[in-house]
Amino acid sequence: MFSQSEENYLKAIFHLTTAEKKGISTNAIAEKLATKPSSVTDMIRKLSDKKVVSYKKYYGVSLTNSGRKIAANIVRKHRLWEVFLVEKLHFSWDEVHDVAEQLEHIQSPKLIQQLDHFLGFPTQDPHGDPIPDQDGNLKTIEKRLLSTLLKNEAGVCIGVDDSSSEFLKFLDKRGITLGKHIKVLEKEAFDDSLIIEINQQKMTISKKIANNLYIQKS
Amino acid sequence: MFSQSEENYLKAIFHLTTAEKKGISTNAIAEKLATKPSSVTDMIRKLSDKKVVSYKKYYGVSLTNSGRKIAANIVRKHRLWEVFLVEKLHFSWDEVHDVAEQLEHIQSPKLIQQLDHFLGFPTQDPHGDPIPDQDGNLKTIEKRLLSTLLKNEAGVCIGVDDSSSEFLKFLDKRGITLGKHIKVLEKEAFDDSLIIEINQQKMTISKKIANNLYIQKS
DNA sequence: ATAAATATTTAGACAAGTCTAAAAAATGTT
DNA sequence: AACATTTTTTAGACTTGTCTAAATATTTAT
Repeated sequence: MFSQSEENYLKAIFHLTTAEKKGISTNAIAEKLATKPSSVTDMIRKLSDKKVVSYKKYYGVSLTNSGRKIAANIVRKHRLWEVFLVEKLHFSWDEVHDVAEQLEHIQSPKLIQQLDHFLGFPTQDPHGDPIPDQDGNLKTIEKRLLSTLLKNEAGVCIGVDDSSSEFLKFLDKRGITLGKHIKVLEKEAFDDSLIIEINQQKMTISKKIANNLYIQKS
Repeated sequence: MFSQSEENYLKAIFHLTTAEKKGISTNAIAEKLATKPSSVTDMIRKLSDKKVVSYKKYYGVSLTNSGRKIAANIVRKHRLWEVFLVEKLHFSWDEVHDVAEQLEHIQSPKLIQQLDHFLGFPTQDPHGDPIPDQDGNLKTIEKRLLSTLLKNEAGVCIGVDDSSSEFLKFLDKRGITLGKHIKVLEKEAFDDSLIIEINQQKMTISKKIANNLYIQKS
């Protein structure tokens, strides 16, 4: 059994892990969790003793197989709860994160199994992120940042990179939500802004926004 | 804001408080929470500093108004989650307690408000216990222990006193659930057992069982 | 009313998780 | 290669919530 704190560390390492990087740095984890590097060192040593991360001094951390499974399960719970909050309790997608952050630590395999069933076995959370299955497997969807599309290419909005409340509220205000069809009408070389068509109307999108929206090309 | 541990103490005192008794003893709280009396003393002092309990050395504890409100809200959350687990996720009434014990600590007023709405503003949990309203008010229902009914009196099963998993499973096995109509056919003076009619059939019920079942007389 | 039993509190210790400040190792720069 | 900078670790301290053992207060029984 893992404490909430241990679970948070595992989840942070999981999220910081990408195909390329081999070891996650102490500093990166500290920043993600808003703690100090020295605290990270302590916790990492503990998790290493429990065989859920592998760790060599000064070399960074990575999850072991069992650690990855545990972390994926926490992410699974987080995302299922987000779906519940949005679909059943009518939260908006920018309100769910903090509550899901608490709910993900509830320990009850049956609860998650039944919740999954109750929600109709969803495969994505309200931000378009994939929900790991019971064995911790994540199926990644073919997705590209809006900023990588060329002129006249189009697709469907399937996710966000930054899921901060501010960004999500901004998107809501503009009428940009998951599932919306988007076409790139113009790319402005000067400031990398885009003119897109969405909801049958033209809209100008800054570079920053385009860098945070995922599109599934059609 | 109160820690989970603080919340558990407040809830324990709330449950131990009855109309008669004025102060709850250190030992009673320790037993309820499966801790040691010395730990209780420490925590009580802390809660007293926070003005949620009033406390005089060697005299026992009682909740202040604000403490009572906080405790009632925790009970409210606990019972709403129990309803959710049974009605939406098909848990049986003996499985909900441990999970609700965790869920009751989730902090989000909106979550509880929406959950309440989603469940249709229930007034009782799956064991027949009343759900406090948002202001912490409990409306008590006119209820009597089955063991206090006389021969030929009848009513509806509306709750249990002991909600341990064993007892609830026992009741399930006998087909005794909330809402069932029960009539006392015979009272055995010898061992205080009862012969009742339920589900159109006769059944013998021991004193112990009759002391743990609440009936609303009809 | 005094002794025995019980209940409560105090004192001191410990584990988990965090922090600050300082030391050590690795990396970058000239 | 030598120095400066950054990253990471160590050492020691603090908080929360718990415990054991001992001291003190209260209650019960004779």
